[in-house]
Amino acid sequence: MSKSTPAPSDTPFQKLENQLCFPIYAVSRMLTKAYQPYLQALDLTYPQYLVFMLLWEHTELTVKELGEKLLLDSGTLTPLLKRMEQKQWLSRRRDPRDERSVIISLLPAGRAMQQQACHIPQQMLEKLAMTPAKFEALRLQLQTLLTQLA
Amino acid sequence: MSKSTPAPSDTPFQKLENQLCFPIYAVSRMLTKAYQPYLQALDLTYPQYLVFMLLWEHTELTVKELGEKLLLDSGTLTPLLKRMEQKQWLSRRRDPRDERSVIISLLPAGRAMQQQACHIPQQMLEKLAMTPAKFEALRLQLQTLLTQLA
DNA sequence: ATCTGTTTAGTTGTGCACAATTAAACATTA
DNA sequence: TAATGTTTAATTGTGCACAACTAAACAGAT
Repeated sequence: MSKSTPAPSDTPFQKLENQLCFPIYAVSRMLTKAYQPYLQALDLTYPQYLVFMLLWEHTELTVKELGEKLLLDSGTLTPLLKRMEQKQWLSRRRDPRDERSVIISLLPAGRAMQQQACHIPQQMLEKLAMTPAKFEALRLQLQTLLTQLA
Repeated sequence: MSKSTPAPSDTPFQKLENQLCFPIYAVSRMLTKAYQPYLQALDLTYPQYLVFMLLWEHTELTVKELGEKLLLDSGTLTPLLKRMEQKQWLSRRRDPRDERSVIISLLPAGRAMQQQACHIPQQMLEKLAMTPAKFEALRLQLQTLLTQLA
């Protein structure tokens, strides 16, 4: 029939909008961009904000623990944490009981950041304009997918 | 009551797992990683694969059109497309009728890539192990969210 | 104590992602 | 057509993200 085209570009699978990956990839970047005005006012990047959220909750965490929670490795975290250390937001020191580990601790300037950032989740929620039910449904589906992938 | 702590870290909003953004950010990266074995075999990165999916469908697109479809700007696309040009997958030339635009065209090696990549969506689908219904539901929710954000 | 294997961060190199700026080409209007 | 404004890519600089590798510290076994 046709001149041997085993992969027509209009196969549903092959179209960008029919895939799951592209919407997630795009939404992820757009969401990060939506945080920008709030984070920029605090001189923060989104991954740095994630580190702060964990430190506000736990005060002290090793690089390994941060990596497990954020699904990031030391290749990403080490330079990121060094930048945050330079701004006096946190300290990095070896664990005396296990010199392999590096303990990340919140410093006063980092703790103070919590008050300035505490309204961000609310503001983002408003920006999304989603019903709590839809929000929770989507969150659970992503959680499931993440478990499947991680 | 308490000594003025307006932002307790255990406020539901402030916890990582109660946010929408982190799961999306994490799923996005894990999904890209799940593509890795298939893409690496073709010497492709995920954003390059996205460019290919569009070119397989349209053969020719300007940088502006690619940017609109992928939600990426020239700061990202120009170097990415230059790398793809070096591998002879596509060509970059100014539009003679409007010298501002750059037309990206598929070259033979780029077209040949389609046959090698055409099984990737299927394989990814199997990896996700989702029912078609859940897949479609999640896709639609993300599409809605993307419209809200973009 | 020594050897072996594992764990933990750090380092190096590549490739996005994006804000901000630049410059050329085009469009519009005076 | 000259002046002004807009559009389009490219450039520059910063910060992730990750694969691959290195090196030090620890654990467990002889």
